[in-house]
Amino acid sequence: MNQNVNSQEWAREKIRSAGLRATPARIATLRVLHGSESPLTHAEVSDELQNLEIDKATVFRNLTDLVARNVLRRSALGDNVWRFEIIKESAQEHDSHPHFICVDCGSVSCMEDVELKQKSKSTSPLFKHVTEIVLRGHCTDCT
Amino acid sequence: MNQNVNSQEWAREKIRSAGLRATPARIATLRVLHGSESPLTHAEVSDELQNLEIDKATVFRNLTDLVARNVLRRSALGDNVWRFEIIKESAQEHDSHPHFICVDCGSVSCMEDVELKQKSKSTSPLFKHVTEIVLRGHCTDCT
DNA sequence: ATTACACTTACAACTCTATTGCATATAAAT
DNA sequence: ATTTATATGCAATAGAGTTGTAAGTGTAAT
Repeated sequence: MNQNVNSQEWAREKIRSAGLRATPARIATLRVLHGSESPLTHAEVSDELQNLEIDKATVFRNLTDLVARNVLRRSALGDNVWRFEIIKESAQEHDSHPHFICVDCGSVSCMEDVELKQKSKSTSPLFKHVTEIVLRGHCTDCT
Repeated sequence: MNQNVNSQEWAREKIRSAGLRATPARIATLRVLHGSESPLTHAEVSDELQNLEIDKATVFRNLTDLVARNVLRRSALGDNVWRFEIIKESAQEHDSHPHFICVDCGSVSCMEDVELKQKSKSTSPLFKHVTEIVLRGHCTDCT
């Protein structure tokens, strides 16, 4: 119970300090994402919120707004559906980590210990800033 | 002209040796993809084929069939739309290369000289086979 | 505590990607 | 030329995501 109150207040503060109004829909959305290990799709968030009868357009708009205010990160993990996760303020700016999605079971995991290297240093890079890295494949459970 | 005939015959042979019938729709589809530097979406392929009046469902089915027969590769590059490209037989099995997509202009490029490394070898991998790697970010033109 | 107003929401309509069922058409082996 | 498994066109459908608008609500100022 105390935990719930804390979660509620945490979400409220998070939203307000982002310059948005702490509505029930937004608080509930943040709490759902806060309780998840991996990024969730809009559909998954909506399912968790079904008893609150929040319109899907509202959920979409809230997720989008929270992304715009840097509360959430929106990732495209390769199955053509957006996924959302809370940006941890601890590792500021460098929190962005690669994601792995299993093409068999669809499970998503965050990979903290993988980095990218260019084979030949001579080649001029095609890109300036890489904002997202996604690996797809078969996870150990599905192999 | 001779070039066109060659392209036509090349496509025909490619399709037939994959165990499929060399229909006008399939030949045209392969030729479009053969003339492209980077992977194309279904919509982009369909646009190129508009004068042939080929149904979109047919294009989808043909792209899917050609993927199933290992003539094409289907990639999800992060903007929630499938992209298709011809699998070059030269670098068999190891042709699969990372893709980079610019989140600003949407341009897609193939990166041949990038590889992934795990920082800490101690960590047990979450995955067995990585089948696709995608980087998203801002390209040099859009920075 | 009330008020006022900008911000949010619900509802509906709509776009776009992708899939599927089925009757008709056709590639290609005979 | 005939045959038949394969492919196509058309229509209907499903799901993700967006947008317009009128009604509702959070919150800052009173």
